[in-house]
Amino acid sequence: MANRSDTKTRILDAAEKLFAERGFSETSLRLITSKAEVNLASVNYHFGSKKELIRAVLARYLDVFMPAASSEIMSLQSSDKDASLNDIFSTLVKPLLDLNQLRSEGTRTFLQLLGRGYIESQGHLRWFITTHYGDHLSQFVKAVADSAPHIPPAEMFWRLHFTLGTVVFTMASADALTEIAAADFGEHNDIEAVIRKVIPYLSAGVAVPVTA
Amino acid sequence: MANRSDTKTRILDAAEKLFAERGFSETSLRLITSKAEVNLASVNYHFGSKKELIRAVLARYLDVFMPAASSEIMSLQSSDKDASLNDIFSTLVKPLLDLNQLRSEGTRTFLQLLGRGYIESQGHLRWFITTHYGDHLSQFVKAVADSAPHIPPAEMFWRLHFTLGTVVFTMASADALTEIAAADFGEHNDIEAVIRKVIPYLSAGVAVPVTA
DNA sequence: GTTTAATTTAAACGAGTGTTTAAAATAGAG
DNA sequence: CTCTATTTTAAACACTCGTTTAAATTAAAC
Repeated sequence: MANRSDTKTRILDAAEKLFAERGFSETSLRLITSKAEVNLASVNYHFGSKKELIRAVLARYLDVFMPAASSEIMSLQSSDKDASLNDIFSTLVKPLLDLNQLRSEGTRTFLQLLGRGYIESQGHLRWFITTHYGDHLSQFVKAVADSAPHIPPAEMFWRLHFTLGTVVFTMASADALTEIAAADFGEHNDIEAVIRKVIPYLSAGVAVPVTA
Repeated sequence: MANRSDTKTRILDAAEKLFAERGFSETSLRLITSKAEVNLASVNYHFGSKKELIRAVLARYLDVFMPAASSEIMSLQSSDKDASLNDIFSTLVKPLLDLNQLRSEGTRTFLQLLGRGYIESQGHLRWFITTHYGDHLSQFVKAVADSAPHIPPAEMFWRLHFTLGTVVFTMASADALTEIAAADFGEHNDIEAVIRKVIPYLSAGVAVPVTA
């Protein structure tokens, strides 16, 4: 087959879909390259290793999402000095949904990849994310902490991870859940509706007073 | 080496520890049998396959935990007709901590296994749990719904899955999180501390009024 | 058109996986 | 003890995995 400068893109597109669906270690390079219709060795040629491919898949989303989220939070903070937790979380909705314009099912794919990364990786992904996007993360953490000043930092650490778990798990099983909700309750939710359902849940949990 | 009728137990003990720490597919039978100091083939002899070993590991906990949890919930409902959500969730603490008497680190191991099971499995574990322990599960769901009557069923469906996500994700990464918490905040949490931290978070999220 | 660099390709490598086999060892019953 | 059933064992099987190699092909430079 002829030289295709889009080989890298074809690999990334196939990989992110499979990684999100099945997890990183459950997805073989052979499956990725067959879906992408490229040669097996081209992964190592273009990315060096599977680990670096995983990082590249995540970086393609994070490089778009993180600056967008930062910008939204900064503009919220400059317009409203006392934004509520609900407001903070809601600022992430637009950057998240904009990922659907980047690629089909971009929002769900991104959130699933994030979850897989946190659960599966033995550290290399966590290291990659915190060293490359640590400033954006701490900006967000600070915004949340400032709008819930009654929660001590250590408690906030746990609650933000509870929140991450809620979001990640919900998005990973969003397909099945929306299907069941439609069948059992006649509700027809898209991904935005699910996000808007989860925000009050998260805000309430993060802000609930610490019991002595 | 002589016939040891405890070969099955040695395999289960080694397997549950490794499964909880590293996940199911990341744990090879060779690693399990070397830790258990038994022959590789004895896993297939006693359990048939790796899948059935995974189910056996989980069943050993669920057979103890599920009836105990049911019993606690029933006694709470008979003593307090208007139990709060916090009460319902707190009911599970004793059955969970009692697993530490069953085996060392039993509580942590069980919750991590549950989390791994829900995240990793492609369905066979979910099927196993719901068909074998479905009655206990729906009893728990009903107790939660009764103590938050202002939440419509469809909304409760979503919030219980948010809750499941929180618990599952937190427990799957509990080791990493407690490590980070110790390094960053000097907090030294055991699994009971994490459980007691998450309950108020869950109760607040499940019960928060639905916004129009 | 010739030469050089970049890319694609088929094939193989070495290590690791769950599972099966058949013989050896042990345990229990008569 | 003898015989049978259970259990353990070492070895091999039939894969799959990520990675590497070297040749073939295509693209770019001059």
